[in-house]
Amino acid sequence: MDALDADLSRHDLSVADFEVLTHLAEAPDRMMRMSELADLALISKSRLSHRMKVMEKAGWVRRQSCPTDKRGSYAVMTEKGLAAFTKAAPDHRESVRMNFATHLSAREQADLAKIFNGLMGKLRGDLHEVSGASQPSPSSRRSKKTTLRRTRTRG
Amino acid sequence: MDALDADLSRHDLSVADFEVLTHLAEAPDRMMRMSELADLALISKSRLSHRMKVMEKAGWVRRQSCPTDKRGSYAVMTEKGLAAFTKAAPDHRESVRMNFATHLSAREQADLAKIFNGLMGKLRGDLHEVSGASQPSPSSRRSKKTTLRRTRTRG
DNA sequence: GGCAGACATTTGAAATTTCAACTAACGCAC
DNA sequence: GTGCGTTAGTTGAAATTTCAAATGTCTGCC
Repeated sequence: MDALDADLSRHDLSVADFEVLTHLAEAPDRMMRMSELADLALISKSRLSHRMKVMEKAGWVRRQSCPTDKRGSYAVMTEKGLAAFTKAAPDHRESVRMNFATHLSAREQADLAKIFNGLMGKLRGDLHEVSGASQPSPSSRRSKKTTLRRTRTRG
Repeated sequence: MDALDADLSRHDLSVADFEVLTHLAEAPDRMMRMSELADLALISKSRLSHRMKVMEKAGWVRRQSCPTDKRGSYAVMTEKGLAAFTKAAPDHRESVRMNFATHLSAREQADLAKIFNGLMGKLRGDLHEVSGASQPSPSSRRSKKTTLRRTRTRG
Protein backbone atom coordinates (compact mmCIF):
# COMPACT_ATOMS: atom_id res chain seq x y z
CA MET A 1 0.00 0.00 0.00
CA ASP A 2 2.85 2.35 0.74
CA ALA A 3 4.17 1.69 -2.72
CA LEU A 4 0.81 2.54 -4.24
CA ASP A 5 0.68 5.73 -2.21
CA ALA A 6 4.14 6.68 -3.26
CA ASP A 7 3.30 6.19 -6.91
CA LEU A 8 0.02 8.06 -6.65
CA SER A 9 1.69 10.95 -4.92
CA ARG A 10 3.04 12.03 -8.28
CA HIS A 11 -0.55 12.97 -9.00
CA ASP A 12 -1.04 14.58 -5.61
CA LEU A 13 -3.24 11.74 -4.49
CA SER A 14 -3.35 9.13 -1.81
CA VAL A 15 -4.95 5.73 -2.22
CA ALA A 16 -7.75 6.80 0.08
CA ASP A 17 -8.51 9.95 -1.87
CA PHE A 18 -8.24 8.01 -5.08
CA GLU A 19 -10.88 5.65 -3.87
CA VAL A 20 -13.19 8.48 -2.96
CA LEU A 21 -12.73 9.95 -6.40
CA THR A 22 -13.29 6.57 -8.00
CA HIS A 23 -16.70 6.21 -6.46
CA LEU A 24 -17.55 9.75 -7.35
CA ALA A 25 -16.42 9.27 -10.92
CA GLU A 26 -18.61 6.23 -11.28
CA ALA A 27 -21.67 7.81 -9.74
CA PRO A 28 -24.40 9.19 -11.99
CA ASP A 29 -23.63 12.82 -12.75
CA ARG A 30 -20.44 12.31 -10.78
CA MET A 31 -22.26 13.29 -7.61
CA MET A 32 -23.25 11.46 -4.50
CA ARG A 33 -24.55 12.10 -1.03
CA MET A 34 -21.80 12.49 1.53
CA SER A 35 -22.94 9.60 3.66
CA GLU A 36 -23.22 7.20 0.78
CA LEU A 37 -19.78 8.16 -0.41
CA ALA A 38 -18.25 7.68 3.01
CA ASP A 39 -19.95 4.34 3.23
CA LEU A 40 -18.66 3.15 -0.12
CA ALA A 41 -15.17 4.40 0.51
CA LEU A 42 -15.19 2.79 3.93
CA ILE A 43 -14.22 5.93 5.78
CA SER A 44 -16.03 7.84 8.49
CA LYS A 45 -18.27 10.75 7.64
CA SER A 46 -16.04 12.97 9.67
CA ARG A 47 -13.02 11.94 7.73
CA LEU A 48 -14.75 12.44 4.43
CA SER A 49 -15.86 15.84 5.55
CA HIS A 50 -12.32 16.87 6.41
CA ARG A 51 -10.96 15.34 3.26
CA MET A 52 -13.53 17.08 1.10
CA LYS A 53 -12.30 20.37 2.43
CA VAL A 54 -8.82 19.58 1.13
CA MET A 55 -9.99 18.28 -2.20
CA GLU A 56 -12.27 21.23 -2.56
CA LYS A 57 -9.33 23.54 -2.11
CA ALA A 58 -7.57 21.60 -4.85
CA GLY A 59 -10.58 22.21 -7.04
CA TRP A 60 -11.40 18.57 -7.63
CA VAL A 61 -14.73 18.42 -5.91
CA ARG A 62 -17.34 20.78 -4.66
CA ARG A 63 -20.32 20.52 -2.41
CA GLN A 64 -23.86 21.07 -3.46
CA SER A 65 -26.76 21.13 -1.10
CA CYS A 66 -29.52 18.64 -1.53
CA PRO A 67 -32.84 20.18 -2.49
CA THR A 68 -35.04 17.40 -1.15
CA ASP A 69 -33.31 17.01 2.19
CA LYS A 70 -32.05 20.24 3.55
CA ARG A 71 -29.71 18.52 5.98
CA GLY A 72 -27.87 16.75 3.24
CA SER A 73 -25.33 17.71 0.67
CA TYR A 74 -23.84 16.19 -2.41
CA ALA A 75 -20.20 15.67 -3.11
CA VAL A 76 -19.69 16.58 -6.74
CA MET A 77 -16.63 15.88 -8.84
CA THR A 78 -15.61 18.86 -10.93
CA GLU A 79 -14.32 18.75 -14.48
CA LYS A 80 -10.90 19.46 -13.11
CA GLY A 81 -11.27 16.63 -10.66
CA LEU A 82 -12.30 14.27 -13.40
CA ALA A 83 -9.33 15.34 -15.46
CA ALA A 84 -6.92 14.76 -12.59
CA PHE A 85 -8.51 11.42 -11.86
CA THR A 86 -8.43 10.37 -15.48
CA LYS A 87 -4.78 11.22 -15.66
CA ALA A 88 -3.90 9.39 -12.47
CA ALA A 89 -5.90 6.25 -13.09
CA PRO A 90 -3.69 4.56 -15.69
CA ASP A 91 -0.59 5.13 -13.61
CA HIS A 92 -2.36 3.74 -10.63
CA ARG A 93 -3.48 0.70 -12.56
CA GLU A 94 0.09 0.19 -13.63
CA SER A 95 1.25 0.61 -10.08
CA VAL A 96 -1.15 -2.04 -8.89
CA ARG A 97 0.03 -4.29 -11.66
CA MET A 98 3.65 -3.79 -10.76
CA ASN A 99 3.23 -4.07 -7.03
CA PHE A 100 0.73 -6.88 -6.86
CA ALA A 101 -0.49 -8.46 -10.03
CA THR A 102 3.01 -9.21 -11.15
CA HIS A 103 3.57 -11.36 -8.11
CA LEU A 104 0.38 -13.37 -8.42
CA SER A 105 -0.63 -16.07 -10.85
CA ALA A 106 -3.89 -15.71 -12.70
CA ARG A 107 -5.30 -18.38 -10.47
CA GLU A 108 -4.25 -16.57 -7.33
CA GLN A 109 -5.76 -13.35 -8.56
CA ALA A 110 -9.03 -15.08 -9.29
CA ASP A 111 -9.03 -16.75 -5.89
CA LEU A 112 -8.37 -13.49 -4.14
CA ALA A 113 -11.12 -11.75 -6.04
CA LYS A 114 -13.61 -14.42 -5.17
CA ILE A 115 -12.61 -14.63 -1.53
CA PHE A 116 -12.62 -10.89 -0.95
CA ASN A 117 -15.86 -10.30 -2.75
CA GLY A 118 -17.50 -12.85 -0.56
CA LEU A 119 -15.90 -11.53 2.58
CA MET A 120 -16.85 -8.00 1.69
CA GLY A 121 -20.47 -8.99 1.43
CA LYS A 122 -20.46 -10.78 4.76
CA LEU A 123 -18.60 -7.98 6.48
CA ARG A 124 -20.88 -5.27 5.20
CA GLY A 125 -23.70 -7.45 6.40
CA ASP A 126 -22.25 -7.70 9.90
CA LEU A 127 -21.78 -4.02 10.00
CA HIS A 128 -25.34 -3.10 9.28
CA GLU A 129 -26.59 -5.80 11.53
CA VAL A 130 -24.71 -4.91 14.68
CA SER A 131 -25.29 -1.19 14.91
CA GLY A 132 -27.43 1.11 12.88
CA ALA A 133 -24.21 1.47 10.93
CA SER A 134 -23.24 5.06 10.57
CA GLN A 135 -19.61 5.73 11.43
CA PRO A 136 -17.83 2.73 10.02
CA SER A 137 -15.16 2.57 12.67
CA PRO A 138 -16.64 0.91 15.72
CA SER A 139 -18.09 -1.84 13.63
CA SER A 140 -17.89 -4.27 16.48
CA ARG A 141 -19.90 -4.79 19.55
CA ARG A 142 -17.84 -3.23 22.24
CA SER A 143 -16.34 -0.11 23.70
CA LYS A 144 -15.32 2.93 21.76
CA LYS A 145 -11.77 3.20 20.60
CA THR A 146 -9.34 4.63 23.08
CA THR A 147 -6.07 2.81 22.91
CA LEU A 148 -3.69 3.82 25.59
CA ARG A 149 -5.25 7.10 26.38
CA ARG A 150 -8.45 6.15 28.11
CA THR A 151 -9.49 9.01 30.27
CA ARG A 152 -13.21 8.93 30.35
CA THR A 153 -14.25 5.57 28.95
CA ARG A 154 -15.39 2.89 31.31
CA GLY A 155 -12.78 0.51 32.64
CA MET B 1 -9.76 -3.96 10.73
CA ASP B 2 -11.92 -1.41 12.47
CA ALA B 3 -13.73 -4.22 14.18
CA LEU B 4 -10.46 -5.69 15.38
CA ASP B 5 -9.38 -2.32 16.67
CA ALA B 6 -12.64 -1.82 18.44
CA ASP B 7 -12.34 -5.18 20.15
CA LEU B 8 -8.73 -4.64 21.10
CA SER B 9 -9.48 -1.24 22.51
CA ARG B 10 -10.94 -2.97 25.56
CA HIS B 11 -7.34 -3.83 26.33
CA ASP B 12 -6.11 -0.35 25.49
CA LEU B 13 -4.49 -1.58 22.33
CA SER B 14 -4.67 -0.97 18.64
CA VAL B 15 -3.95 -3.60 16.03
CA ALA B 16 -0.72 -1.81 15.16
CA ASP B 17 0.50 -1.73 18.74
CA PHE B 18 -0.56 -5.31 19.19
CA GLU B 19 1.58 -6.31 16.28
CA VAL B 20 4.56 -4.51 17.70
CA LEU B 21 4.06 -6.28 21.00
CA THR B 22 3.65 -9.60 19.23
CA HIS B 23 7.04 -9.37 17.63
CA LEU B 24 8.57 -8.24 20.86
CA ALA B 25 6.96 -11.07 22.78
CA GLU B 26 8.34 -13.57 20.33
CA ALA B 27 11.84 -12.17 20.31
CA PRO B 28 14.52 -13.76 22.43
CA ASP B 29 14.54 -12.11 25.85
CA ARG B 30 11.56 -10.12 24.61
CA MET B 31 13.90 -7.49 23.27
CA MET B 32 14.79 -6.31 19.82
CA ARG B 33 16.58 -3.49 18.08
CA MET B 34 14.31 -0.64 17.13
CA SER B 35 15.02 -0.89 13.43
CA GLU B 36 14.40 -4.57 13.27
CA LEU B 37 11.16 -4.19 15.15
CA ALA B 38 9.97 -1.41 12.88
CA ASP B 39 10.86 -3.54 9.91
CA LEU B 40 8.97 -6.56 11.14
CA ALA B 41 5.95 -4.54 12.16
CA LEU B 42 5.98 -2.77 8.81
CA ILE B 43 5.98 0.71 10.27
CA SER B 44 8.48 3.50 9.94
CA LYS B 45 11.21 3.96 12.48
CA SER B 46 9.84 7.35 13.28
CA ARG B 47 6.45 5.95 13.98
CA LEU B 48 7.83 3.23 16.17
CA SER B 49 9.82 5.78 18.07
CA HIS B 50 6.74 7.85 18.77
CA ARG B 51 4.69 4.81 19.63
CA MET B 52 7.33 3.53 22.01
CA LYS B 53 7.02 6.71 23.94
CA VAL B 54 3.34 6.04 24.48
CA MET B 55 3.78 2.41 25.33
CA GLU B 56 6.62 3.30 27.62
CA LYS B 57 4.35 5.64 29.51
CA ALA B 58 1.90 2.78 29.83
CA GLY B 59 4.69 0.70 31.30
CA TRP B 60 4.59 -2.03 28.70
CA VAL B 61 7.97 -1.50 27.15
CA ARG B 62 11.17 0.25 27.95
CA ARG B 63 14.25 1.18 26.02
CA GLN B 64 17.69 -0.11 26.70
CA SER B 65 20.76 1.12 24.99
CA CYS B 66 22.82 -1.28 22.98
CA PRO B 67 26.26 -1.89 24.42
CA THR B 68 27.93 -2.94 21.19
CA ASP B 69 26.53 -0.15 19.05
CA LYS B 70 26.15 3.08 20.88
CA ARG B 71 23.82 4.48 18.26
CA GLY B 72 21.34 1.74 18.75
CA SER B 73 18.81 0.86 21.38
CA TYR B 74 16.66 -2.10 22.22
CA ALA B 75 12.95 -2.12 22.67
CA VAL B 76 12.25 -4.33 25.63
CA MET B 77 8.90 -5.70 26.69
CA THR B 78 8.37 -5.41 30.43
CA GLU B 79 6.67 -7.97 32.62
CA LYS B 80 3.70 -5.73 32.76
CA GLY B 81 3.68 -5.50 29.01
CA LEU B 82 3.83 -9.23 28.68
CA ALA B 83 0.97 -9.58 31.10
CA ALA B 84 -1.17 -7.12 29.19
CA PHE B 85 -0.31 -8.79 25.93
CA THR B 86 -1.06 -12.22 27.29
CA LYS B 87 -4.40 -11.05 28.49
CA ALA B 88 -5.31 -9.38 25.21
CA ALA B 89 -4.15 -12.12 22.90
CA PRO B 90 -6.97 -14.63 23.36
CA ASP B 91 -9.60 -11.95 22.91
CA HIS B 92 -7.86 -10.80 19.80
CA ARG B 93 -7.69 -14.28 18.45
CA GLU B 94 -11.38 -14.64 19.08
CA SER B 95 -12.00 -11.31 17.42
CA VAL B 96 -10.14 -12.43 14.33
CA ARG B 97 -12.10 -15.62 14.34
CA MET B 98 -15.39 -13.82 14.61
CA ASN B 99 -14.64 -11.12 12.10
CA PHE B 100 -12.81 -13.14 9.50
CA ALA B 101 -12.33 -16.83 10.02
CA THR B 102 -16.03 -17.35 10.50
CA HIS B 103 -16.70 -16.05 7.04
CA LEU B 104 -14.11 -18.17 5.28
CA SER B 105 -14.02 -21.85 4.48
CA ALA B 106 -10.98 -23.86 5.53
CA ARG B 107 -9.97 -23.93 1.90
CA GLU B 108 -10.22 -20.18 1.55
CA GLN B 109 -8.17 -19.66 4.66
CA ALA B 110 -5.49 -21.96 3.38
CA ASP B 111 -5.48 -20.24 0.00
CA LEU B 112 -5.18 -16.84 1.61
CA ALA B 113 -2.34 -17.97 3.81
CA LYS B 114 -0.45 -19.37 0.88
CA ILE B 115 -1.04 -16.39 -1.35
CA PHE B 116 -0.11 -13.80 1.24
CA ASN B 117 2.94 -15.62 2.42
CA GLY B 118 4.20 -15.72 -1.10
CA LEU B 119 3.30 -12.13 -1.76
CA MET B 120 4.93 -11.03 1.45
CA GLY B 121 8.16 -12.63 0.41
CA LYS B 122 8.12 -11.01 -3.00
CA LEU B 123 7.14 -7.63 -1.61
CA ARG B 124 9.84 -7.61 1.03
CA GLY B 125 12.20 -8.54 -1.75
CA ASP B 126 11.12 -5.61 -3.90
CA LEU B 127 11.51 -3.31 -1.01
CA HIS B 128 15.09 -4.14 -0.27
CA GLU B 129 15.93 -4.23 -3.91
CA VAL B 130 14.63 -0.83 -4.93
CA SER B 131 16.09 1.40 -2.29
CA GLY B 132 18.45 0.69 0.52
CA ALA B 133 15.21 0.05 2.35
CA SER B 134 15.08 2.04 5.52
CA GLN B 135 11.80 3.86 6.03
CA PRO B 136 9.22 1.45 4.71
CA SER B 137 6.93 4.09 3.32
CA PRO B 138 8.36 5.28 0.03
CA SER B 139 8.89 1.77 -1.10
CA SER B 140 8.43 2.72 -4.69
CA ARG B 141 10.62 4.34 -7.20
CA ARG B 142 9.35 7.85 -7.34
CA SER B 143 8.72 11.10 -5.56
CA LYS B 144 8.18 11.55 -1.87
CA LYS B 145 4.69 11.52 -0.56
CA THR B 146 2.90 14.80 -0.60
CA THR B 147 -0.68 14.37 -1.61
CA LEU B 148 -2.53 17.56 -2.12
CA ARG B 149 -0.20 19.68 -0.13
CA ARG B 150 2.86 19.86 -2.31
CA THR B 151 4.71 22.98 -1.44
CA ARG B 152 8.32 22.22 -1.96
CA THR B 153 8.48 19.03 -3.98
CA ARG B 154 9.17 19.21 -7.64
CA GLY B 155 6.24 19.55 -10.01
C1' DG C 1 44.64 8.53 12.90
C1' DG C 2 41.25 11.05 10.68
C1' DC C 3 37.44 11.97 7.79
C1' DA C 4 33.46 11.36 4.51
C1' DG C 5 29.53 9.12 4.19
C1' DA C 6 26.28 5.66 5.85
C1' DC C 7 23.39 4.20 9.96
C1' DA C 8 20.31 4.10 14.08
C1' DT C 9 17.35 6.67 16.24
C1' DT C 10 14.94 10.77 17.84
C1' DT C 11 12.58 15.05 17.41
C1' DG C 12 9.36 18.82 16.16
C1' DA C 13 6.24 20.46 13.13
C1' DA C 14 2.81 19.69 9.66
C1' DA C 15 -0.81 16.78 7.90
C1' DT C 16 -4.18 13.45 8.74
C1' DT C 17 -7.45 10.82 11.38
C1' DT C 18 -10.40 9.99 15.31
C1' DC C 19 -13.47 11.28 18.82
C1' DA C 20 -17.11 13.60 20.89
C1' DA C 21 -19.98 17.20 20.59
C1' DC C 22 -23.01 20.14 18.06
C1' DT C 23 -26.45 22.20 14.57
C1' DA C 24 -30.06 21.60 11.68
C1' DA C 25 -33.53 19.11 9.57
C1' DC C 26 -36.55 14.81 9.31
C1' DG C 27 -40.36 12.11 10.33
C1' DC C 28 -43.47 9.91 12.98
C1' DA C 29 -46.48 9.15 16.75
C1' DC C 30 -49.77 11.26 19.36
C1' DG D 1 -49.04 20.65 14.76
C1' DT D 2 -45.88 19.51 18.30
C1' DG D 3 -42.61 16.89 20.71
C1' DC D 4 -38.82 13.86 20.38
C1' DG D 5 -35.73 10.44 19.02
C1' DT D 6 -33.14 9.77 14.57
C1' DT D 7 -30.37 11.21 10.69
C1' DA D 8 -26.93 14.25 7.78
C1' DG D 9 -23.21 16.56 8.07
C1' DT D 10 -19.74 19.66 10.26
C1' DT D 11 -16.44 21.08 13.62
C1' DG D 12 -12.61 21.62 16.98
C1' DA D 13 -9.63 19.43 19.75
C1' DA D 14 -6.88 15.48 20.81
C1' DA D 15 -4.21 11.61 19.13
C1' DT D 16 -1.64 9.61 15.62
C1' DT D 17 1.24 9.45 11.55
C1' DT D 18 4.34 11.44 8.24
C1' DC D 19 8.03 14.20 6.79
C1' DA D 20 12.36 16.34 7.03
C1' DA D 21 15.89 17.52 9.64
C1' DA D 22 18.68 16.83 13.46
C1' DT D 23 22.29 14.06 16.54
C1' DG D 24 25.53 10.98 17.60
C1' DT D 25 27.98 6.92 16.13
C1' DC D 26 30.07 3.63 13.07
C1' DT D 27 32.98 2.14 8.95
C1' DG D 28 35.86 1.87 5.32
C1' DC D 29 39.49 4.11 3.18
C1' DC D 30 43.49 6.94 2.52
